[in-house]
Amino acid sequence: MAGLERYMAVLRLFGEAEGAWTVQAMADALAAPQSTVYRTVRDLLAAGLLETGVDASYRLGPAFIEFDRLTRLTDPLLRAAMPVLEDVVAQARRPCVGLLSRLYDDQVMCIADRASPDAHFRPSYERGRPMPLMQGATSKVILARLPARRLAKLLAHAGKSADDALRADLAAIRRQGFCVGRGEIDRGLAGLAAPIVCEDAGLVASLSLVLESDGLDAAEERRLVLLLVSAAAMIEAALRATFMPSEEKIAAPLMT
Amino acid sequence: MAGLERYMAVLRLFGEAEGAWTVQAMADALAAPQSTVYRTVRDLLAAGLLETGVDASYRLGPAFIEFDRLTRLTDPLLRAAMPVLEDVVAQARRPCVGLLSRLYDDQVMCIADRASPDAHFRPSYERGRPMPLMQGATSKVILARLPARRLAKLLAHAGKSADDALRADLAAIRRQGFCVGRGEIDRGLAGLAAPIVCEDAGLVASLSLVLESDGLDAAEERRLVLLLVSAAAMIEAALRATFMPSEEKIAAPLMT
DNA sequence: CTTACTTTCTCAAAAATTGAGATTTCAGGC
DNA sequence: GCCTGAAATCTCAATTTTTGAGAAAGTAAG
Repeated sequence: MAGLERYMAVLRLFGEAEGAWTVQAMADALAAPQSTVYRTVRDLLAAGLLETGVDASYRLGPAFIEFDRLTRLTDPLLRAAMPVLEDVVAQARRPCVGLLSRLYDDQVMCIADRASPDAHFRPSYERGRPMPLMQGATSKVILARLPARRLAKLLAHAGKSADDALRADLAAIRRQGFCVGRGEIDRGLAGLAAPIVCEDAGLVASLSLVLESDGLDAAEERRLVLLLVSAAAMIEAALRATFMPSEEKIAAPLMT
Repeated sequence: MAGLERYMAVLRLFGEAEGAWTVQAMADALAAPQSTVYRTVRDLLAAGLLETGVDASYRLGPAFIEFDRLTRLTDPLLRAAMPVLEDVVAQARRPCVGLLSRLYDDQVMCIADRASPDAHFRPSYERGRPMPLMQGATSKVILARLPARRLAKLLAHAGKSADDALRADLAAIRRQGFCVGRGEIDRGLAGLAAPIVCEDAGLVASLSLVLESDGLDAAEERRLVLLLVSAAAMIEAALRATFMPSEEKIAAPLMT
């Protein structure tokens, strides 16, 4: 094992249920000699990627918190979408959680969550949680807007092949412009999602609302989907404004 | 440069105002050859620590968001303190921002922030922001509870020496049990802070409230300080419960 | 002062990194 | 389809770092 891999192998041991590791446990888990693991841990400590915990254990360090903040402050999508996300949750006028998710290289990840004050539930999705590719409106609406080539690569990487049923499913979502799912991720919760695509920024994302299925009638669903679709369009517009020189942005509509 | 350092040097280039870097710019900034930087960037991409941006630029990647979430979910201090922090902000009954900060190896960092719904200001402090060691109630109250040896090491590392004025200042804060600062960090804002110390967990932290200085009279300040000190005690108790075997925790009071 | 444990150190063999430049890829323009 | 320039990867021998087993040193509790 070489370079970064050695370090990442240690960091990837940490999980929701494995917050603290001893050197001994790491060495066992990685089938690596103790002296090597000690050295690796020492370097990670110096970098702030690990910190020492109790009983000779180590925990994820402050550098992650620090870099996450930089991510929040500098991500163009987040900057464009945060205000809109807050508005959406307010305009929904019912208990809900708004989510912003996007496709990274080969995974969909939620990058922002905002609950209405009266929401007494929490969806599985939250900032920093990788999402299943094939389940939930949030992910599907993203896959539906992917260029065929990229979708194929993604599915290959995920071990799935692009069967016709899936293809038809995604084509329908794409035409429709939104996606609704019920109980696909969390029992009793429904997810409504609209895509956010920005060619210039090379990103495909989605804006979604999670609400309790009970009492969500067709009229209400319609209202909320329209809310999402228009909010997503506003985010796209804000992104285009970020990535385009100002002349084009203003002149183009006037010239046609 | 060797091992992790090479990778961290690249990552540390990213800042609040430098969200995207090209390989060329990195090579210039680090005075390193392009081919080496390309290799480094490729590894960081594969690890998810960087992602590709527009115009051949690179940005901090999804791994930081992911690991930050793990930090939130598994940090014992955060788990113990979050509910209390929310209560404190609610019980303050005036526009305020509650902060939880802690000392890492050689820096104080804010690890949680919670604004009351009516707070129309934002303090400089927020999750993931390293704080000045010597300024602000939040940091001072932490330094005041540090063992002499550790304080000396910390100051040496920060390039300061422990002069008598500082020593007396910190001793007073320690005796007092809390710290109040006005405008030390943000003009027009006051900070009230209480220390959180847990020997068993080897951590020194602080719980603080930031409010507008105007209209903060002595009586109100006293009320809020009491609120903070009591809340900090509750967090300490919750931490002790986490780090102590259950028998001791229950039996000890009965036996004395 | 032990004792048990955690962490760092030592050293020669083995493996990875380095950097300059050549090569390949890729996106856009023509 | 075919350029063109920039971006990214590859090549190779010299150099530097990593590796792992075990010794040694530091550390905390009894």
